This record gives sequence, structure tokens and C-alpha cells, in this order.
Amino acid sequence: MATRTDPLTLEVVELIGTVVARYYEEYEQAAAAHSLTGAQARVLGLLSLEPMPMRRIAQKLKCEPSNVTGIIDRLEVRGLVERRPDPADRRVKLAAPTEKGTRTARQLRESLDFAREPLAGLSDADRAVLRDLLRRMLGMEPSA
Amino acid sequence: MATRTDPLTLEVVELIGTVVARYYEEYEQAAAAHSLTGAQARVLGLLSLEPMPMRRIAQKLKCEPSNVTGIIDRLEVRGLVERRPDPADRRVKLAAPTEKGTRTARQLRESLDFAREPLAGLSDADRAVLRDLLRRMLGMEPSA
DNA sequence: TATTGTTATACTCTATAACTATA
DNA sequence: TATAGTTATAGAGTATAACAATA
Repeated sequence: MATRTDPLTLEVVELIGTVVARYYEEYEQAAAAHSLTGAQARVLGLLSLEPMPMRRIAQKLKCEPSNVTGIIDRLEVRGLVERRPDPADRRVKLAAPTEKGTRTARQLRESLDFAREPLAGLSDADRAVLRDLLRRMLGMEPSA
Repeated sequence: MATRTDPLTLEVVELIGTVVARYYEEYEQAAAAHSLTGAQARVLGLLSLEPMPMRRIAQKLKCEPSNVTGIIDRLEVRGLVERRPDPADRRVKLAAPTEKGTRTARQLRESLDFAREPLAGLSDADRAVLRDLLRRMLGMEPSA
């Protein structure tokens, strides 16, 4: 597939880079507001959707399982997450948010206004067009 | 400003999150293909546009100046970057890519096909619409 | 005095390899 | 034997504080 290098494409590439930088920046700030690192916030967000084995957290984070031990350790010390036994397999430990962790995850999610706040400047029709373009960029079917 | 939580907005937010995740992933892979970390690749990319004082690199990276010392050290050991005196101020050290560093930066840029390759699925008209929507999201004027 | 870059320190995230307890 | 989680280790990025050279 030929790579496009026309001015329009390059400008869109740069704009996407700007969006990515701003998104990351705001994510880190939101995490820091709760004294969490980015990785800790991501894990807490994951677990708030569904408790899961350490192994699966590593898959979601695309990192080695040994790293997850430390991240969960630090969340556990702060009372945001707990390790539970898996009744079906005694080797497995299920990481699950505590009540406090669930609360923190929700606050975190609500403070992540990056993509919502700027979107307020777009009309419903604009948002629908943007959605379709992003879907096609990501190789998704038009009607998901 | 009221935060929108309608399904369409939330879907766009999620799509942007997916774009961000994929962008970062591919950036790290491209850097790793040259045995560089993400931070090292970002600094090399910066310097390939224009040599600059250590202090300014820190500002661009939004990190403390003390961190830049180590990053430049590691790039310098590999012969990708060099420190030059600033004739105008003897306190300042200008970091500049070597010839090898310039070559690596160019290869890195060319391998960053993330945003280009998927864009190939969009027509020129689509790309123009996407550009305008992203500009408005980022608070830019329509005709930059 | 203020600024630039550095050093020293400590913490977090990361990968690798070896270990344990279960399966 | 194979798998889940852990530990130990080393490298990199990060912030903080203190320092030397220069402005």
C-alpha cells in the first residue's frame, strides 16, 4: 500500500499527533489528581469494569505479568484494590476494586473530560461524521 | 460547560481513546525497531527539526531538566546526538543530532505510518472533513 | 542574585529469568 | 509438564533537592 505524503494527509497526521499528546497529558493529570500513576489509573479503570486475574491485566496492559504484581501491590496498600482467590483455580488471584477503589475509578472517569469537552464545540451531525471517519480509519464496519 | 454523556459522544470518546492507544503502541514499536525508547525517539525527532538547549527539550517533553541529562547521555553514547557549546551563553549546551542521528530520525519518521496508512482508506474529501473536525476539536481556527 | 546544566537520590514502570504452588 | 503468580535484578523515565559554572 502506497504511503500518502500529500500536504492534506500530513496535516491530518499532525493533528492526530496533537490529539494523542493532549489526551495523554490530560489522562496523566487526572491520575495525578488522585495521586495515581498512569499505569495505576489504567489498571483501576480496567478492574472497575470487571475483576480479573493478574495474567489478564498484563495482557490488557501489554506488559509482562511480573510488572502487574507491583502495580497491584501499590493499589492494594492504598486500599483501592484487593486480591481474591479464584474458587475454580487455586493458582489464580482475582484483582478487584474495593468500594473506595470503585469510587476513585468513577471520579477518574468523570474527570476525563478531554474528549468530551472539546466535542461540545461540534454539532450532533459533526459528531456523527467524526464517528464514521474514525471507525473507517480504525478498520471498523460502518454500522457497528 | 455542560459535559455531554449521550451515546454518540461517548462512542466518539471511546474511538479517540482507541486511536490514541494504537498511535502510542505503533510509536513505541517504531522506536524499539531502532533500539530506542519512546522518550529517546521523541527527543531525537525534536532535535532533527532544530538543535536546542537542554532546558528547552525539557519544556517540550514537559519534564524536569534533570531528566534530559540522562536521555541525551544515552543518545550521545550511541553517537546519535552531540552536545555543542552555545557561543552566545557559555552556560548553555545545545543538543544536536549527528549525521547518524539525522538518518535515524528520518527513518523513524518514515516508519511512523500509523496515521497515514489507515488514512489511505479515506478519500481526499473525507480527509478534508476529518482535518476540519479535528481542528475545531483542538480549538483551532477553520483556516489555519 | 538568577539561570543552565548536572549530580545524587528515590520511586515507578519495564523486561528477563528463576522460583513456588498449583493444575 | 505446564501454568499463575511472585521474587530478584537491571535499565529507563520521572521528580526533588543541592551543586558548580556562568550570566
